[in-house]
Amino acid sequence: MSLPHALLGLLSVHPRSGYELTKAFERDLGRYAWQAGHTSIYPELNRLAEAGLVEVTHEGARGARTYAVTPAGREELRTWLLTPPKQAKVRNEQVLRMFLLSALEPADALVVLRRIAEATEQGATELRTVREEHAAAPMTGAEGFGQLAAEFGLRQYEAVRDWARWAIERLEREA
Amino acid sequence: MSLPHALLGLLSVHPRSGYELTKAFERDLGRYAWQAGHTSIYPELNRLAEAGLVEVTHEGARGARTYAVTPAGREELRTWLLTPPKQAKVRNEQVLRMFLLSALEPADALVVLRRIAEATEQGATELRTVREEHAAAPMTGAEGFGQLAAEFGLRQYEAVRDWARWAIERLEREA
DNA sequence: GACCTACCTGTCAATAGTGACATGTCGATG
DNA sequence: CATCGACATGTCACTATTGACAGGTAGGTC
Repeated sequence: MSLPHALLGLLSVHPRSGYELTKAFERDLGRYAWQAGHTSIYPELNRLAEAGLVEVTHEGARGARTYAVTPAGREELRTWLLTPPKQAKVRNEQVLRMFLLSALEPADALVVLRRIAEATEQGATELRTVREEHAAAPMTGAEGFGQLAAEFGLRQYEAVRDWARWAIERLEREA
Repeated sequence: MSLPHALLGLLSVHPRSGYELTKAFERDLGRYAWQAGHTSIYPELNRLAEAGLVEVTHEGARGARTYAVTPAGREELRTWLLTPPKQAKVRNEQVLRMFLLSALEPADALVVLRRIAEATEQGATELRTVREEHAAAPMTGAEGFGQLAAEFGLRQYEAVRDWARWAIERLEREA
């Protein structure tokens, strides 16, 4: 079960409401690491609160509840991160598509590969901007989160882009 | 729904039984792209057969049934691969763990990062061996599958390894 | 003051996926 | 010929996740 730990991680960076957590999944986490909609986040927050791993620290306008991690929650997150999983869960549709590419005619495969190369190049460009904004902050703590993530995403994009270019070149040479 | 397409892709490389498909998920696909156990593969094969996208071409010993893709199945796979998804499904526990790393004390984060660097280095070494075996084959068709996948996996491992090393260095410099 | 947009939380039915359990077969080894 | 490990397919209960539906609020603009 990764969702509760994802929530603990986000909340341990800084307290937030369920709504803000949902936004965080849409913008950052959900694009590379783990997807979750508000329909799983809200019930999970209630479960975590019941288990004493998070607590409501503030009630704001429009029924908004701000959650923060408790010491018990922080300990749970630490234990989880330090315990290496035997076989981590993987489910990435984009990568699956790349794996299946060789089932296509070379001409079709080239179309898809060019699209991938372009999309990842664009993603990398965007993340380079994000990275500049976080460049000076320390690695752990509130700011480091964005920095580690941006750097990871950037390298990820570049690796896929380079792979796509390599595959395009090889395919073209064969034709 | 990605599982049916993953099955169509594997079967379009060459016909196989459900058991062999299960092994393929364990060895290759499930490690980077998409996990599935035999408990979801067998029912899905029956659904695909009923829909006319695959068919049983051979019945072997121990009740083994060899499945092959039909023309309709091949067309379905092609359409799916050529249609870019608005937002692809992502769910990668390993990446999630990396994102949450900054919630740890620097000392703890270093432990995890060193473990990641080591594991990815080892994975890369293994895949370099695999790559050599497929080096001469053409890109599309039965052999290209392994080649594209091995190259992708290798670059993936190297990117994560380099990221981990970068993070370790920065963390150590701060300490 | 009407209206609109973003904010904010939820339920519920349906679907997807996992783990435990069940069952039987073929081939090799001692 | 007994036994064992890999081969081979399946069900079922449980859990996780998604999508459709639901309902209400604060702040800003016209």
